[in-house]
Formats: sequence, C-alpha cells, structure tokens
Amino acid sequence: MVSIISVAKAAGVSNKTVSRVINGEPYVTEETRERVEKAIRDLGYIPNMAARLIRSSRSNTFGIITDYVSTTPYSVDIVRGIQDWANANGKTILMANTGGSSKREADIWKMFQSHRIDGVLYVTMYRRTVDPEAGDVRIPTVMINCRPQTDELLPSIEPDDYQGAQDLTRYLLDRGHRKIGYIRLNPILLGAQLRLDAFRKTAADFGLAEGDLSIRLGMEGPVGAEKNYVFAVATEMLQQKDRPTAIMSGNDEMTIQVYIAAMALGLRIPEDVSIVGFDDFRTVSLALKPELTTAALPYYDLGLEGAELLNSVVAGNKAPSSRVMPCKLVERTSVRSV
Amino acid sequence: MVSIISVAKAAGVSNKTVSRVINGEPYVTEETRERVEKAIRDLGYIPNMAARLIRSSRSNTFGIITDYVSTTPYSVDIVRGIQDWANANGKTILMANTGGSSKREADIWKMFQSHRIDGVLYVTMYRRTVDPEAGDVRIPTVMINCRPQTDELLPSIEPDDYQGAQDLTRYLLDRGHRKIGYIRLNPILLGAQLRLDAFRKTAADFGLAEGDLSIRLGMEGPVGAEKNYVFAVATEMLQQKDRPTAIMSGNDEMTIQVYIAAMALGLRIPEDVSIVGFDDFRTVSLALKPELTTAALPYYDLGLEGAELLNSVVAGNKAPSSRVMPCKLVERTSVRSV
DNA sequence: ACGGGTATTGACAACGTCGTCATAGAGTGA
DNA sequence: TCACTCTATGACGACGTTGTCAATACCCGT
Repeated sequence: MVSIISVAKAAGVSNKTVSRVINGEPYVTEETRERVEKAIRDLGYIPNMAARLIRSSRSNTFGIITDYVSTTPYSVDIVRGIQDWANANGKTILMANTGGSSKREADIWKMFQSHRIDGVLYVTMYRRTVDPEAGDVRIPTVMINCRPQTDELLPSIEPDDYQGAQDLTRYLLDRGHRKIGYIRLNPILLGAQLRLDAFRKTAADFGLAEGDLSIRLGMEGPVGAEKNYVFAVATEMLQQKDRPTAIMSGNDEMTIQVYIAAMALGLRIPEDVSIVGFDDFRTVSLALKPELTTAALPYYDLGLEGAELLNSVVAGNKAPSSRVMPCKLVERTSVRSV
Repeated sequence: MVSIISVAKAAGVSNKTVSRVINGEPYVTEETRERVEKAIRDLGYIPNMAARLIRSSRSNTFGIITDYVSTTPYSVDIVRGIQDWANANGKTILMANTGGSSKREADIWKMFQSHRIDGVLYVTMYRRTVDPEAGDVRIPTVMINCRPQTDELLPSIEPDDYQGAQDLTRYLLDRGHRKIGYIRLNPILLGAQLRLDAFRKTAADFGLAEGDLSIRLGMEGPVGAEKNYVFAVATEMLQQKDRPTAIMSGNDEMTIQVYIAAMALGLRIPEDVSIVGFDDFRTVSLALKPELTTAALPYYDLGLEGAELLNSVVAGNKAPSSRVMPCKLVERTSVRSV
C-alpha cells in the first residue's frame, strides 16, 4: 500500500511536509504543495484512517445500533438521514443490528469500543423505551425514536405523536365530523397511547362526548407477531346503525384493512366514510384509492437531527436532553366535509 | 485509553505476552494466562482495531454501498442479512449511501479505501444494472440485487425473478385459470422483463393463446416518481365482458390497487377474481383481506449469501461469477380454483 | 553587519499492536 | 554429563501518521 513516505520520496520532501499538505496546514510553499499533490495523484495515495486514529485518538466515526430493521418499513429513513449527515460532515458510519438479542447488543458495544468510535446513535425501528447495554465505559450516546427506560439522562430525539394525532383530529372536526371511530395501535408502541390521548383530549376539548367516539383495539402482542383485529373491528364499527362518519387508525398499514372492510360493505370512501391514517407510509398511502390523508412521521429528520445532536454532545457542548420533532399532516383525498 | 501496555504492567508481564493471551497463541502458562485475563477484566481493556490493522493490514471490515434505501421497503432485509453474517463471523460493517449521486459514490469508494476495508458489497434496493465508480484500485466487490452494466466479471447475487413468476403462473394454471391478466412492473426494473417473459412463456407452453392473456403496463418513469396506471388499468381490465379470472401484478404494492379496483366494481376476491402479487412485502400481503398469495423475494438470503461470497473472494478463492436465489411461492387465500 | 522576527522544512518520537528473534529454563536421550 | 529440543517469555522494531521541536533561510529595521 502506498503510504505517506512513498509520496514524500516521490516528491523529494519529508513525510511531515506531505502530512502538512494533506491536512491543509500552513507553511508550505505553493510550489512544494503542487509537487506533493502531483505525487499524491500519481501514486494514488489515500490516507490511512487507522494510522491517523492511532495518533489522534479521534476516529471521526459514529456507530449506529438498530434493533429490528424494517418492522416499520420506512423507519430506515432514519438511517438514511444519519448517513446523509455523516456524508456531508466527513464522518464514517459503523452499523450493527442487535436483532433483539441483548448478548449481541453487548458484543456490539464492545466492537464499537474496539474501533474507538466517537459516539453511538441508538435507533429503534418503532418508538419505544429501551435499556441500552452500554457496558461500563460511557460513550456519548443519542437515542433516536426511543428513550431510556431508566431515568438516565441520555439525550433523545422522538417524533411528536401527540401533535400529529391532534392535528389529524382537528382536521376531522374542522370538516364537520362528530362521530369518529378510532382503531388503536399496538399498545406496546410508545406512540400508541400518545396518539390515543391526543385524539381523546382534542375531541373532548371540542365538546364531543365520550359516546361520540368509538375506540377499539386493532392490534396487540409482540411486535412482528401481533394479533390483528383491524379488519374485524373496522367491519363491526361500520355495521353499527349509528356508524362513525370518519375513522382514524393507528397507522397506514392498518388503514388498508379499514379500506377493504368499508368497500366490502359497499361503502364508498370518502363519500360514505372518511378515513385517515398515521405515518405517511407512502407505499400504502399513495397506493390506496382515494389516496390517504395522514400524518407523516419525520423519520429522515430524526436521523439528521440525531446525528447533529450526537456531534455536539461529542464536541462537549451541553445538549438539550431531549427533543421532539413534529409530524406533518399530509392532506390527500380520503376525507370529505359533512 | 487503556492499552496492552497498561495490562502488561498490571499483570507483571511483557506486552507481547498479553498479545499472546489476547490472540489465543500457544506458549503461555495457564497461570500467566489467568493473571493476564484478570488484568484485562479489571482494567476493562478492549483491543484497538486501528492499531491491529496498521500492523496486519487486514481490517476485517466490509463496506456496503447502497443506492436508495427503502424504495422497496423490505429490501433493507438485504442489509440485515449482511449484518447477521458479519456478526456471526466477527466482521465489521461500514455503511454508506450514494443517494444516486455518482460524485458521492466516488467519495465513498475513497472513504472505504482510507479505512482499508477488505471488500465491498454493492447493494441496490431494486434490481437493476449499475456501473460502480470503483476508481483505479480494485477492491474485491460483490454485487447484490444488481449486475454490472459493462461486462466486467464482478460476481453478483440476484433473485430469480423468472422462476418466481413461472411458479406463480403455473400455480394459476394448475387451478384452472385460462384467462389471466398481467399488470406490468416499471420496465426500468431488471425483474420486470424477466417476470413478464416467464409469464408469457409458461402460459404459452401450457397451451394458452396470446389472446387469453391481457397484458398491460402498470407503471413507468424514474423510480420514486413513476407514473402510476395500476388502478385505471385494473379497473378497465375487470370491466371487459370477457374479463380474466385471475390477475397477476408486478408486485404486492400494485396489488393494493388491484384489490381496490375489484372491490369498487363489486367483485369479490377470490370468488369473482383471483389475485396474485410478487415480493411478499408482508406489510401489504398480510394486511390485504383475503391475504395475498405471492412469491417471496429472498432479500435476507441475498445479503447472507453475498457476504459469504465476498468473504471467499477476499480469501482469494475463485468464486462462481454469478448466482441466482430462488423466490419462494407463499400460498395464502387470494386464489381459488375455477 | 547585526539582532529579531517569520516562513519553510525536516528529524524524531509516539500512538497500540504484533511479528521476529533472542534468551533461559526444563526435559530427553545417549 | 552433553548436546538437543521444547516451552515460556521478553526486547525490539515496524506499520502510517502527526505532534513537537529544532534547523535553516529569508527579510526587516537599525
């Protein structure tokens, strides 16, 4: 492998001078700089990060720990956000996946330490609480889409499920809906309770009675193997004589079943029943006809902001311990005014 | 940071002896080994990979280059397969995303080289041909879910779209379907033509005339921003007086629209029309009611096998230049016999 | 011509690890 | 007892890079 020394020889200077050129340090004549740069090009020299790290003990590398990839398919946009940030800021990303095993997680922390990474982004694919097996040594860590179970002060970035559900509920109320059905997400998910709370509170503040709301559980059980009641629940809800004029469901995936249930009963969307989802999982929300009005989870931004936050933590800046990113309401055509 | 030297001091031995213990080399007394191991535990010593690399010039690290993450949501299972392999075999994964920019891709290759990675897994999120900007230096590379545009001899691993579509077509034929509709995937995708060819060929071999097949284009244009005709095409197909008894669509996502089109026309699935998809994108195939019969893309296995193959290429074994993994037919309830 | 800067360059050590070689003690067979 | 082979251990250097410090060259004002 071509090293700084071969370049130095080729350019007829010392290795230190080559180092200066590479790192853009001052005190190099224009003429020397050019000669060195030519040698670098000619030899195809590429700096060796490992050697650099060994001197400076700064790896410029972040590690990502994920749990399950693709449980919520678009959540990988978090990773894309992180990567884009890393790319724009000259950082490298080391990535590993626990698959839910805590032994594996412990191994991963060790592996990260052996690479002397500067910090860890702890990313979960659905929002929940976790208990990182960080080991004894404290590496700067930022939680994305999750928060520590214990009351440790790890900074975290999460989506604002409450605000998203609030916006969706208001949207329906503003369009005259007064009987609204709600099909609940798996209660394991951190967002489930918040979305439901926002729905209840917003409806109540507006003056709706609890009897105007029809709230049912759509899914439960361990993620990836949950029991699924959505189709049955939606069918039942729409068969009531005093059926809701609008149905809000926990996420877009569940909404597929609500659509099918409604259509199987001969109901048209949105003429007979309006439907909103949550997540803006576009593979679904754009494939449904009419296209789905929903609240977009800011996955990409979670990643971007998380990386930015981790960077400032690593740099030693006192960071705000926690932050929440808004969900944007995406208006399409699955809701009509009544 | 605690190094091999601090451990050596603590254990009262030379640093070389500590090195021997760490690497499980012979010629260490049981008693010495224990003393060293105790010191390692007490000090929380973790080997420094960078220093190791600088000596041995073997990083035990693979790089992953992806194009767009999450265009086909479950395709990230490829990455999961790679990570699981890496984890099981003590390799580290460096990951970067081009976002489709070739300047960025060139930067990534440089970055990988500066980390002295042992090999690259070039992964695309939908199956297509690509032209890696590898630069001058040749790093062992395996293509996953794609193949080189030029006739370079880069080993690749791809799903067997042809066999998958063949199995699905046979499945319909075996169940008595003689008029079959086919809604085509975006022709940009490498699998699109293969799937269609398999459908045509299998139907012809069985004895169906071209007139028994109703083949229509469902999508076209750049990936991520394609024009979508699926709903309209499916509606039209199902309104023909001599409508197909079964519809095969390019992938599961398109199938959502076929379902909705059928239901909007008052047709029941599978009583009035049978439907099959492709991909086994479970967020969709399990959410649809009745659940969807489809062919599963072996994403996870592509990753696993790709990593394995890269490893053998790095080790210098002459590898088979290319390999194809089967798509498994997943039978659910969206097809009936006629 | 001289003292005091500033610009430019290089020699050398150090980072953490492991390969090479040397050393020393212990056992073995003649 | 002697030569020889093992076993167990350590001293030292090298990997590629950068930080420290010294050395040289040049310029300025006196």
